Amino acid sequence: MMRERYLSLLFDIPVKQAFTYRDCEAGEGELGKRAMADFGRRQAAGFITSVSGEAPAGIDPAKIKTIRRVIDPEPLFGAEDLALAGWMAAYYFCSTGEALAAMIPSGRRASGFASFGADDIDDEGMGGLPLSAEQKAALDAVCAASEADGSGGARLPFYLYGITGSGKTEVFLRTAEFMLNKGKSVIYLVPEIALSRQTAEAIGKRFGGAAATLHSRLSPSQRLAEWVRIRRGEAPIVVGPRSAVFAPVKNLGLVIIDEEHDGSYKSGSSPRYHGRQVAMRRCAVSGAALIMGSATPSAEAWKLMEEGKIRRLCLSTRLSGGSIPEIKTISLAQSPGCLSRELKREIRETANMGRQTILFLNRRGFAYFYHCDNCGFELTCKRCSVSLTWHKERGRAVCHYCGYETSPPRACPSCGSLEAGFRGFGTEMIEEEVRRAFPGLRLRRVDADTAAKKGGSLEESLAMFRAGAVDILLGTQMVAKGLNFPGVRLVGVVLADTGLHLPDFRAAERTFSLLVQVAGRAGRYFPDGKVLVQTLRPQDPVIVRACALDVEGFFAAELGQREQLGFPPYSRLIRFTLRSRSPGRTTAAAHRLFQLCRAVLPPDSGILGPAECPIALIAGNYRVQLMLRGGAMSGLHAAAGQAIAAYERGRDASVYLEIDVDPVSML
DNA sequence: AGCACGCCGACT
DNA sequence: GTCGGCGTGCTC
Repeated sequence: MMRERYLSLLFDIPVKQAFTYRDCEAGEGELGKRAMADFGRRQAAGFITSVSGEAPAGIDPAKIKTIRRVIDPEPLFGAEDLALAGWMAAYYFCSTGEALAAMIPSGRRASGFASFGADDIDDEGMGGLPLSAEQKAALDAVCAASEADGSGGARLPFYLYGITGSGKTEVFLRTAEFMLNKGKSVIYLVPEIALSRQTAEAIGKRFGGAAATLHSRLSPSQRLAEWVRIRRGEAPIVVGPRSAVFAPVKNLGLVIIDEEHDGSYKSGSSPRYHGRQVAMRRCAVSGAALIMGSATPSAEAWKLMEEGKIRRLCLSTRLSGGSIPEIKTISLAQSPGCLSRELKREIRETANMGRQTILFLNRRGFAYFYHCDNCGFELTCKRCSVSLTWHKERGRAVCHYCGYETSPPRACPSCGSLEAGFRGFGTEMIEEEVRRAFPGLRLRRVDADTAAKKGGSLEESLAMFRAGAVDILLGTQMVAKGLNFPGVRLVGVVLADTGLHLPDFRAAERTFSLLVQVAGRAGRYFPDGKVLVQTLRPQDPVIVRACALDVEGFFAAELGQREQLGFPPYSRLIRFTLRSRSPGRTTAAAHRLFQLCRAVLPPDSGILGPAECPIALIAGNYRVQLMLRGGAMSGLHAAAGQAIAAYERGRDASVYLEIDVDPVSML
């Protein structure tokens, strides 16, 4: 005679409660697996989080359905993972089911094996070379620290701060090796794009089958296969992007975060978790060590290093025969078009030498910003210091943080010159101009648009460029990050300023780090690398410091300003985005949420907005944002939780609310 | 999040 | 007179 058994299922929906199902055959072994169940009028996979002999009180037993089937032959998550999902749900204001869905691959059944073609030669994983003194010191510091306390107590994270090409990867790999030899597991996080090849391959080569690679080309079921392999303990080292931070390794000893500053560690959709934040949580819970690294740390990390809350390990010399390239700024102020004579000359010369050019276009979304050609004045908000965005149709200049707006000046407010106004470049315009100027050269454009065209277009362009079948590679961030092309002589930044004018307080930080990273693309193998940076403001301190690779100077100035304006890392933020088809309803909801927030906000905090989102209308949806800002996350978070609960109680269901804790991009 | 039910505008 | 818009509510 069969006993009735009841399963608690969590679904990937923004609903916090668990749903109870019957399954007469279920035992404890079903915990951590997924089950297919009738849910409403459809079928859905749910995560089994408890198995019991009693139906929970408070549900009409007649409503309880029986599950269709258990999907997985073995569990995908355990108590620790569930605890992490619970933490995520609380911290990022999502349901535990959504958190689990973000953590666990969605494949229906595990299949295939992850493999990497060895068609690329990697540069930084030069395993044979002896370590430099600095590399050795860094490695020793990390190893010593993890020998010192096996207690699992809180220990400080490490930061490998070193210029591009200084051999960070090798230190990471040796640290990983050390941990593996101690019988511990390692998670190695890399940014989304870089992952496609280099680091993953270096690790695959070094660690062979012991490494699991969760790269972006895997199908969901291949991902699931890797996941199961990791969970069984067959792959003690895991490489992957953001989501690899959830890898179910046994006995976690170390998490490595390569290119820590990279924005792709922050999830762009709900739950909007930050890989670094989750890594810190996992390390704190498990007692594992954490080591991050970059040539251009994030402002958050830099501040923590200055305060001694992260231990900084410096790598200051370039290995492998390359040298720091010559970096030159070119003023575009009185240049017609977007290619200066000097840049054109260098492109031609580079082509004549049979070498290649990368043209970098730091351009996203926003094309317009106010600039005075005479004195260099820029139009920014007095309270937020972000660029005001021009609303052409409305004839207003608007701050998207606090809502401040003004009419666009007729003449420069600073010097009165009439040579001022809203400026901007378009991507296509630049491509056109390059083609017109160099009809004989083979150009390939690589950006979000061209990459979206059937998978492989990006890889194809990069492969062609690497093979020398393309002379000029024109692109956005994609060409700036992590990629190394030995044939490149010239790197041209078409317009360094564009990123500076995004309505985002991190605009300077991102522009700076991008420029430094771009500069790092040239001269890695040859001493004749050249970087030309075109700009409307050759004196802008951000651009000057980027071209001088002056990270310390940049952060001294930038952190001073952040502190003064009360932005992170001197404060914490929670952003609410409301959207609906109706501007009136959206605005009304935003105001209601604003009032609710104001009623519960702790004294050391405030509210920015409500203000129209930088892109106010997306796909017919009108968007308004509201930001809570406070000195400490704890109080701010609690207040947000109260306000959200009150808001949900009487909400206008046609308005969607999205919550972003520690937002990184404000667009 | 889906998905269906349900109540108001332009069409065979 | 219906088809179909999307606002509203529920899912064990």
